[in-house]
Amino acid sequence: MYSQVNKNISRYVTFDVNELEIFNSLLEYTAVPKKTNMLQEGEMCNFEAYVIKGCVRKYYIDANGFEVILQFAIENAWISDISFSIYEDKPSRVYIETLEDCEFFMFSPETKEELFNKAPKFERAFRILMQRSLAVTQDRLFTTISKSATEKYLEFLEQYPTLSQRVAQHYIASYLGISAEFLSKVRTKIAKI
Amino acid sequence: MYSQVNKNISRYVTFDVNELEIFNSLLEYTAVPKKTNMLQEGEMCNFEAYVIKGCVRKYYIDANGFEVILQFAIENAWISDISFSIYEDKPSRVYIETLEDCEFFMFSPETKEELFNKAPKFERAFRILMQRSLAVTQDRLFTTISKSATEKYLEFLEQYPTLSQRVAQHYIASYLGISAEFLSKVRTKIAKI
DNA sequence: TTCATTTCTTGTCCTAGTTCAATGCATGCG
DNA sequence: CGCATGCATTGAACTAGGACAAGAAATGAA
Repeated sequence: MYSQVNKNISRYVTFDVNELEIFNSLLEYTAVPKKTNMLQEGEMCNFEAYVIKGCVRKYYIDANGFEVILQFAIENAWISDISFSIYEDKPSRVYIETLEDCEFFMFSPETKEELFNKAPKFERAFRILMQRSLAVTQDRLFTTISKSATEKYLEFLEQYPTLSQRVAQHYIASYLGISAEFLSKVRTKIAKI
Repeated sequence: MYSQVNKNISRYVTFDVNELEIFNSLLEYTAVPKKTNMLQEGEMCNFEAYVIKGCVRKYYIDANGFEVILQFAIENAWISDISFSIYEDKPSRVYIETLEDCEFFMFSPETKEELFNKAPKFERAFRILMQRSLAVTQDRLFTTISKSATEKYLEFLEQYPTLSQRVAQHYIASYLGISAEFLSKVRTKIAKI
């Protein structure tokens, strides 16, 4: 049950058995049904979740009520809005919603602190995870600005081959920053080639 | 000389005098003239720099040779491309260039490790800095996708009031993800109101 | 001061992507 | 089973912003 999450957290930092036991003892297993809102705008995000099973989306809603999807998280990914919430004491501007029935390992801010106190090396592992998220987001910003809709869609298919079968197309459009109708047109054009 | 950087690093974590002395002893002061390339695509980024004075830009170059600016860093900001470079051993895809004569406090990957070994609490401070960068980048991605050129420019002026006087307009356009010509048109339209 | 280079502006034409609306297709639910 | 709701597709009209070109203004180096 813990082998995947242990592998994930050990990717850039090596932990001994004792440290991993502490880590596992603090993880809280939680099952959440499909279509559940786990975080809403204005709330504080009080979890950091590792996806054991299922699929989640994280999104903003803009001034005209349009959703902009920031992240999909599937098996073995982390999802949260730690960005401002915990340290700035500002409420979150994002929504987090399950798209499928999900299972998570969760940390609350308190248990994460406890982890860092009991095994300070985890501080480093989470710092590196954070760096990688930043790199991914920067790359996405670049792609969003510099590429055409077709290029973005093809790149998405390459990067997340399974996701296009799992989530509705209009969610993918929202992730790519284009309208659902236009994505459909892009797809028919690609299919013709 | 160290008071600003000490204030910056202490924003979310409190350090004692001894820890700050270690920190300061490892910082390497460096002056870099205007228009100097500090990092190029394909290189490893071997520094993490705190800007004492001056202005720097970090950018990608896309397939058609167009620059996309990811970040401006001015006084009291950090600039680097730690994203992949150090842990993934992948060369960087970004460029970093000084726009003005600059003064920095620099860390190499090695001295940063030394800092973490001698005073592990800095691991936490850098993790939180990283979280904040991620939050800023996510917000920017949202703005880039969901707002019009005019809205983006007005928001930029609010967020970075001094920067619009310091850097060339076509750099701001590149940061906002619009063409330099169109930014000029946006500006004359705004001025007329 | 002069010349050169870079930056900014303005106009015209053009296109990628949007918006709106209609239709067909699935899917889930009583 | 039939119905309702959400999802994808397609078309037509529209628009925000891009590309190109030419000139004006600013900056800077000799």
